[in-house]
Amino acid sequence: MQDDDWREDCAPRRVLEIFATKWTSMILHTLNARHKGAARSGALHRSLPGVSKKMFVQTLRDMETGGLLDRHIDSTVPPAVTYRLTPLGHRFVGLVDLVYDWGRDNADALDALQPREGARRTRSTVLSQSEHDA
Amino acid sequence: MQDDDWREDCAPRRVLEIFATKWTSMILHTLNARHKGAARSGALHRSLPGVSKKMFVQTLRDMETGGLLDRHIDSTVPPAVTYRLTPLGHRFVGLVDLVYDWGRDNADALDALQPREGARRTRSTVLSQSEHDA
DNA sequence: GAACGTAGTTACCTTAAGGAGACCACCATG
DNA sequence: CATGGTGGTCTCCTTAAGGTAACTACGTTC
Repeated sequence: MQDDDWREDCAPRRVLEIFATKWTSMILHTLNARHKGAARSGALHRSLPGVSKKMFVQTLRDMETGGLLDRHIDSTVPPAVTYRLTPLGHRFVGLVDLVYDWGRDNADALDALQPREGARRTRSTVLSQSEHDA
Repeated sequence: MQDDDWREDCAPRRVLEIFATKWTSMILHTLNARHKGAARSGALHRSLPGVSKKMFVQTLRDMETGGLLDRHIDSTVPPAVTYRLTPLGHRFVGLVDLVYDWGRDNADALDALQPREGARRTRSTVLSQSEHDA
């Protein structure tokens, strides 16, 4: 392996972009695993606990722009919007499943991993953590 | 698949934490692939183009806390510090290699992926275009 | 004694990611 | 007419991630 393999824009580094946005991989996975590749907006949203409306829509837009999803509007009376995976989206589902399956098979490793110092203050611990040296 | 599989702290979601910090996976991979699992601070740093000193050290600290790395200080004349993968670290190298190998094998999919609207001016984009026409 | 290399620490700053919550337009139902 | 469901948009806000650059301290070499 050469230095060149690790210049800024090599393929390995770019893979990380899929995981850089919090919900992208989960949308890919859920759309594929629970909705057979296509789902209406509301149904998809409800199957992703924790995502805010804003981030949900924003992530879908980014994924559509990226070519991972198609957005179909049945412009009927209450406009029904359906999202479906593109072929490119399906490619990336393969990657996501790889990673998620690893997580399932290695849950013990994930349990063994201690959280980072800075990552445990979930806004509730922030308030009680204000007393270091004065 | 049930809703319960997607509650906040399921294994699949936690895997993402490894990729949440920009340099963690690269350090794991590089340490394993280019340094046989152990390297001195400076050598490791030099094999990771783009990382700032601060983030390099900070990420190493977090990884040490997480149990992915050991830090050995040969307190000799100029203190030589060596980082080596722990068994847990080796586990995660497996995951990282999985992802990076996918990236290598699917570079065309990565090329086909259009960047997000908001992600136009990331560092890699800036660098790869820093010598634009102007 | 100035510069260099090792291995950091610290302060300061910018940006982007993410979340909260209000609002819009449409229609149906009670 | 108020409520609820669809599928959004908008603005405001907080936090964390990451980067820059300066500084430490030690020892060697020019």
